[in-house]
Amino acid sequence: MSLENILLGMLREPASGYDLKARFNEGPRYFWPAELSQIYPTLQKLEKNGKLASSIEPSRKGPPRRVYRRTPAGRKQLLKWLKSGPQLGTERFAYLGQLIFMHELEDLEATTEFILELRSKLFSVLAILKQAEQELPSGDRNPCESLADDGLHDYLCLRMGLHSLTAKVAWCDEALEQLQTRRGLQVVSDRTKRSQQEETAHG
Amino acid sequence: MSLENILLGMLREPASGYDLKARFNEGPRYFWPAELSQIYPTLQKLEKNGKLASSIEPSRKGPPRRVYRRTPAGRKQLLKWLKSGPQLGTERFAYLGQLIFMHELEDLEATTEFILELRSKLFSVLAILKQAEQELPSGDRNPCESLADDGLHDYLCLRMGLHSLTAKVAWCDEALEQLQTRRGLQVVSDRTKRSQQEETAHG
DNA sequence: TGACACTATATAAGAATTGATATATAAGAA
DNA sequence: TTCTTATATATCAATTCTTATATAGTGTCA
Repeated sequence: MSLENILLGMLREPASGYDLKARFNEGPRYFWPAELSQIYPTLQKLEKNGKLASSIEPSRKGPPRRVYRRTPAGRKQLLKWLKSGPQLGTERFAYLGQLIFMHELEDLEATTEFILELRSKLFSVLAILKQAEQELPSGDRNPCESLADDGLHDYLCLRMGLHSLTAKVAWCDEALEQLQTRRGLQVVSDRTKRSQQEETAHG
Repeated sequence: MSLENILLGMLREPASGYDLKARFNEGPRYFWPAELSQIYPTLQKLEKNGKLASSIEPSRKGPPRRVYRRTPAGRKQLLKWLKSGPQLGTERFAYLGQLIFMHELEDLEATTEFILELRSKLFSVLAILKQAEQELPSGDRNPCESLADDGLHDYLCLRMGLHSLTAKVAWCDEALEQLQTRRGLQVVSDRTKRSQQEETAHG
């Protein structure tokens, strides 16, 4: 359902499936991934249900393009979704599933490497979002300067990403610190055990 | 694939599908949702592939329980997943999809209400996680006191949730402030338009 | 000319997920 | 005794999503 509505939302101006995939990669994929092989059938389904209409247009490059545009029924469905209140519970974080069971490895160094790699990946995305914020016209960042512009909602989503990723990177640093402390203690503890064993052996 | 591995991870001790669903609701569902109707077939599939073995046990209440336990092959699959590096890209946030298209409503008050509701829901989850942190034995929070305990990874996941949700609530507050500013300006702007229209009408 | 990259559409097969429903046992309340 | 609640397993249909594959035109560079 969400993908349907996201596509309806993206079709403020007519576009082909290929266009939509390209635009997906410049934003929406950060909160909802979708492959072409999912986009095409979803567009067809929306057309079948009267939410979209399509027409064939010649292409400068490559085969003819099937261009979709929203119908009034499509816009209506979108507005209904927007008014239905925030949809939570779709969140999935496979990496937290990995982390929570990582005690099975009985090796804090593995956890440390895991979080280092996670931090590096999160930081890359954070850098992309920071760059995107830099590139915004200054008016969009200053609410006093640009008023009824439609960039506000894009900007709010971008800010959410920045808040969220910054917090996650900070968590990585906190976790790495704790791991360092524990690993230090673990080494001490291992030594203690070893010397106890040695003592026992000598005794 | 993730659900398979999460179930394998949860089966450090034998459990039935019903048990697993109950445990899911006390943690894993915050990073991966799953219904019973998905858990049962997944357990069957894992057994078919030799990753789990099951046996029937009488139940105190209700019909007999099918209890699953991990096989060495199951443990092997789990360890492989844990060592495969952090899996990103599974993140889905339907509410950001809603927010980004909300300019279609042409009504900043709708956006404000949306974010107020989102904040309230996020805050509720944050309260649950804070409570969970309070209830931890103090040693788990202090890396100097409890050493090789397996609670560390659970604790790290909990901390991730706390960082992440705190940041999102902060974002809500930032967004609400910006909306307030813009709405103030919008009202002024509407008045200006109106008086300009009036002036035109009078002129 | 031939290889390659890019534009562009599309489907098939299978896996994952949701939502609804069916079945049976037992304990405790009305 | 009957009703409700909780325990417990399971299947089905429908939908969503992933991965792989097929097709074809156009431009570029060697």
